[in-house]
Amino acid sequence: MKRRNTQQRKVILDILRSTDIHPTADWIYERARQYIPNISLGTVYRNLKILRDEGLILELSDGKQSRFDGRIDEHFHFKCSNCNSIYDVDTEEAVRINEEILQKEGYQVHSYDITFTGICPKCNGSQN
Amino acid sequence: MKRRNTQQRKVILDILRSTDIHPTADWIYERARQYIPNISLGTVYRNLKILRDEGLILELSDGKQSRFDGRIDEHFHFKCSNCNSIYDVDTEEAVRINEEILQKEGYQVHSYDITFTGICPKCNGSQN
DNA sequence: GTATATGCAAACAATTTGCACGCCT
DNA sequence: AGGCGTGCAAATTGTTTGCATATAC
Repeated sequence: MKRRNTQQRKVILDILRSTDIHPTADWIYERARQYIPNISLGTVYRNLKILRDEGLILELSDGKQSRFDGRIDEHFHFKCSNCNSIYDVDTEEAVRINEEILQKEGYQVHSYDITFTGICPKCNGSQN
Repeated sequence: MKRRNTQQRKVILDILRSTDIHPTADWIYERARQYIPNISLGTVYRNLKILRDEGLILELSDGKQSRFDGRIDEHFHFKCSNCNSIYDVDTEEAVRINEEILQKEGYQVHSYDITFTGICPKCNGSQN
């Protein structure tokens, strides 16, 4: 299928690349309306799906909602169970994956997702 | 809150502990009906939430659905993008986590979830 | 010009919830 | 006896989809 380059898709991708809060579709929709006032939520969903299928963004499932990530280089996530924020974790030394072991058992690994859960520095400090 | 020991909750936990397919709420509901024919889906959902909050089971989010896991010892998951099955991965040598590095940055880690995605041995062999 | 993408609203699917009654403790 | 848990059905929420029109190419 030949894909068109629509203003809507460009705006959505720009928004995702300019934040690190891993927003929901709805958050992206509200922000996109500032640039294209009559954009529809359906269009946001359709484009997020397209961008994800093209490998330009990541879709994270957070309970029953999806969140989206404009960063596609290797990194991990930390989810605070107090404030529900999702942080990017860049300390690659914290994780060491040996895919070969899985491959020897017949698994063909394409990607992996690592999410830590706990209390973030902000909530940890302020005790709430 | 004082918790009662209901037949419904016991059946649900037994079902989850006797399978490794990481079932959905609906699958658990259908199976539970074999033991308690008039159990309701709402009750299944309510008890899964309770069991998860008590730390007796794990909730995995699989797209927009949730799946549940009766195993709570440390292990990882492999999701086949062909058949959508979720496998348990027990090779602890495949993953090495250094929580200390995160702790030094102020993160208080309670748990982590690691999910590999790719093609499972079954689908890999049969090419479909 | 033509086919893909859009806006809108209705449809869907998974999950949650209000309520009156039931049953553990 | 008292209150948490249940069954039932309706309500909610996040997401998807059909259709007529608009727009990128």
